Amino acid sequence: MSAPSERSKRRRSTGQQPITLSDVAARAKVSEITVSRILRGVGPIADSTRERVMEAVDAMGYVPNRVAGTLASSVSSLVGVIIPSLSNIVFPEVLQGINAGLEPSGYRPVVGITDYDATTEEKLVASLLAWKPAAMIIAGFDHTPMTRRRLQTSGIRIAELMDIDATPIDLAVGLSHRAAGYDTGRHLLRRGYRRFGYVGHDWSADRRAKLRYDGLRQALCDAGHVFAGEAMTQGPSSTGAGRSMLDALLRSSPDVDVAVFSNDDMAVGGVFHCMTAGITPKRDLGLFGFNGLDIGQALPLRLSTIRSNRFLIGRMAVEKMLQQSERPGTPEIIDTGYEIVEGETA
Amino acid sequence: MSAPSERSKRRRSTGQQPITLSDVAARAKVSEITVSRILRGVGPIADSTRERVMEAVDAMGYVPNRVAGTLASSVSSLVGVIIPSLSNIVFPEVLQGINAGLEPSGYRPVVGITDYDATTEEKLVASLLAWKPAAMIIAGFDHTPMTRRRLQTSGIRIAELMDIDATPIDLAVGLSHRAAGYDTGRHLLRRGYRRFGYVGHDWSADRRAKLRYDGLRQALCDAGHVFAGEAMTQGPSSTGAGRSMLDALLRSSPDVDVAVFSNDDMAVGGVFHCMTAGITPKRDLGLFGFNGLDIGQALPLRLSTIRSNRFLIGRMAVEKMLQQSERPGTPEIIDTGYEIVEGETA
DNA sequence: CTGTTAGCGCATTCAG
DNA sequence: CTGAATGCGCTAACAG
Repeated sequence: MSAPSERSKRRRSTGQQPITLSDVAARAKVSEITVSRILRGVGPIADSTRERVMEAVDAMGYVPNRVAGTLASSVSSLVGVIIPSLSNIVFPEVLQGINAGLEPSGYRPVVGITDYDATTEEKLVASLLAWKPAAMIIAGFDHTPMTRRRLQTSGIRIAELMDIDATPIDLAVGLSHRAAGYDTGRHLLRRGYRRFGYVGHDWSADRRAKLRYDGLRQALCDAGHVFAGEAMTQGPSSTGAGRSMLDALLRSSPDVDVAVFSNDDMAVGGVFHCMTAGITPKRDLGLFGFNGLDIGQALPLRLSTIRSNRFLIGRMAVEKMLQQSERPGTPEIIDTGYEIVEGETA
Repeated sequence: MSAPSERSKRRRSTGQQPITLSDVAARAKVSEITVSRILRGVGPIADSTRERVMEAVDAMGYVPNRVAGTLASSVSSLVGVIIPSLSNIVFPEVLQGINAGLEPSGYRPVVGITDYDATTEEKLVASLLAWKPAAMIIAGFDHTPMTRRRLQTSGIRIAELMDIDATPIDLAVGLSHRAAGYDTGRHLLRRGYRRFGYVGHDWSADRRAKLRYDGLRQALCDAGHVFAGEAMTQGPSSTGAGRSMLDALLRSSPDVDVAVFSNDDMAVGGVFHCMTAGITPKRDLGLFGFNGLDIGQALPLRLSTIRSNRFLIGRMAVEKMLQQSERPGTPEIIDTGYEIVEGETA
């Protein structure tokens, strides 16, 4: 056994500490930088020394300290991810896409949840930027001026997800919710529906639902129609709210022939209401959602809806940023599109 | 404007760089360590200098570099989190609990997804430990020997979640799935069911489902019964699989009076099958799940199931570890329990 | 192909 | 109450 390096000796005196580059280098009788190079796979290395070093690494169970590495090289393999919630299945799905995109390159997501609160988001942005991430991914465009400034001046790549109905700081990946709403209207008009009811949830925290509503109303307007009725719940979207709000809608406006829901969660609730109220979807009342969630397609009657590609949104954002670590001159927008899912409820 | 420090001058020569402690100190005409102390809220500080420094901090928009801070103090505010999947809503819920527990203390989760693969888990553990997290949270007990060794020797606190049917490295938080299965059996026997069918999914990746099955079988056995039929899908659990597998079960064993599902996803599928097949739950056939998911309780008929407290599991694990940063002498186990949800399907 | 030198930005001593 | 010196563990830059 070779003598430990000066550094190692110092540390060893105070009990068992994690192995460092220095320890490995001492054991393999090379310099620290050589071990570092071998582990990072850079520069020309003699096979014999590589073998010797790898042996030492394995024997000692050395795990490089990325904190030190990041500080020294100012190249981080963390990516900040900020989403409003984990309750809404949509965001875990985006996170899956992000994870899938990051995985192969060894980047790790550091996650923050805003609870749909811009002030929380502001703090999170600062807190995550403090880790000097390689990039930042954030859902939505509703930032405080301070948040926007910090993201702007951080210099790293910034992806704003879900939405492309606004100008991003750097990169936007998502779909046009306004267009999706408009196409919902066109589609349902084509199918012969005329008396539209809307079942929604609180917009203040969900700008995208509002955009879809606006698009839908525009489509109706362009065809010379208006909403025949609306029912909005106060809180966030949920299956339970969908049930009760469809009930409320049908009481106040019994003559609607189609109910458009703010999303699939709400729409699934609507389907459940029909089941208990003896209403046959499509024949008696059209039901239309948004998102294309699995649960909607697993219903006894497949939900008619629009598929937003959440996984793809996450993965695309990551791939785009990994592929070019510098911000382009002008903000870029990637449209991941959407598809109408015919289903059996409209 | 005061003269920049030596360090700042050096950096400034190569274009716009992020603000450092040095810059703030120079502007406030104090030493770096004073700024550091003020920002961390340690030591006695004169009000006048604090004001002066905070002014500089705000004016320059200084954000401390946690990478450097962590290296210098070897006190990290990252927590590694390893879960098998994000598709199964159960894990985002655990993650919510983890996040809720971490939030107030400013710790941030760094997330890894194993896809139920022990080798992936092994790599993730090494990769996350490289960030010198303050603690590590990992779902389940099925680790490779190497993974276990790394977690063991890392010295940081380790929480193994979901399950308490095994001895943890340090801390286990969850429920006894075996007991939950057993109680499911007792409960249904008490309600008069005798001819039990089981509808399950692939166990190889879900040891806990197997444990519940074993517990259930034990309860039947203790009462002198056996399963009247079983139907297992090859892949993971899903609503779709629940539908088709209940169908399969009823074809092969038409005389079962209750179907126990491996979890709520499967059970909801079972309820959907009943709806299309003209079977009235409870009257014609009992249906019982596991997890107590929202979707089950939002069905036209509330699903009979067992509530596992996923959010609580995540939060408890975090709180326990934050409260004591040293590992206790002997592994500790926290039972977050479960409750039978009577529901309307059994 | 390998080593030396000099930091990365901050926090921990230890002095005043 | 404040500061100077030193090093956390690693890597960039420049020798040889």
